Amino acid sequence: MNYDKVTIPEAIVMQEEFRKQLKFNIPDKTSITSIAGADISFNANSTLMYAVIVILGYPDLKLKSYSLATAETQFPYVSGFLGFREVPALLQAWKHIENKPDVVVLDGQGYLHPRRMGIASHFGVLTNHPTIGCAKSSLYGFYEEPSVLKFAANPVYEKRSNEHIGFALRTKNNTKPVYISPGYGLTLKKSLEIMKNCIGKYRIPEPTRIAHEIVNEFRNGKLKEGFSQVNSPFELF
DNA sequence: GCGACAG
DNA sequence: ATCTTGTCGC
Repeated sequence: MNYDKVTIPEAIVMQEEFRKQLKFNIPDKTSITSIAGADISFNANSTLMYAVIVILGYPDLKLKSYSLATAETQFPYVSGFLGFREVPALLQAWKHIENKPDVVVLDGQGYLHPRRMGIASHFGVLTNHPTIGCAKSSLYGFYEEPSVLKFAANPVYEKRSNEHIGFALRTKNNTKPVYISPGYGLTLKKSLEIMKNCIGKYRIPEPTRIAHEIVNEFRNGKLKEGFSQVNSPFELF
């Protein structure tokens, strides 16, 4: 499955249709014990996308397993339509995971999007699974700069409606903030709370940071396609 | 018309 | 996103 023959006008119609399927709470999921990070990598000028979904324990953030897959895409990168380019490959990695993680963190926006359909929401609607968008740069909305201290956060609003659509979160002292918003199945508040628990020593939260690290090893031929369990010799029992 | 513009 | 060295600041 891919969106190769979809035009931008058609993609807009699809996003508006997906938007009607958004949900913001999964009543049966109270406690989170696992969280995933999803990411894409590719060689410049290539249509082959390398996808990874890493699964970490929560809130210990230790790598437990990961799924690797590839997929071809002709859909170009167009700001506002990232899901049409990257979601197909991620779904390939997703289907090889038997025990789905409680939440999936995507590298990009979620609800914090002009049509409320960033890649995290797109992936969430298609999988009917809780997701969070965590972007490294701003795409939409306005906000007041959070204090320079780690954990400082301010809401991001849509200019014309003043709707609260996400958060700018400082994940490390004196570094640029990251942009958090629910993708699917979670509230704005819960999404921020979860992401604050995913912050390690770096600006990029652990799920995305580790996913990026692993998908690049995959692209460089150091890791093989498929699902892998991470063996922790010091945690065997 | 002009500037902005996830990865 | 990817390529790619040094360099400024906490």
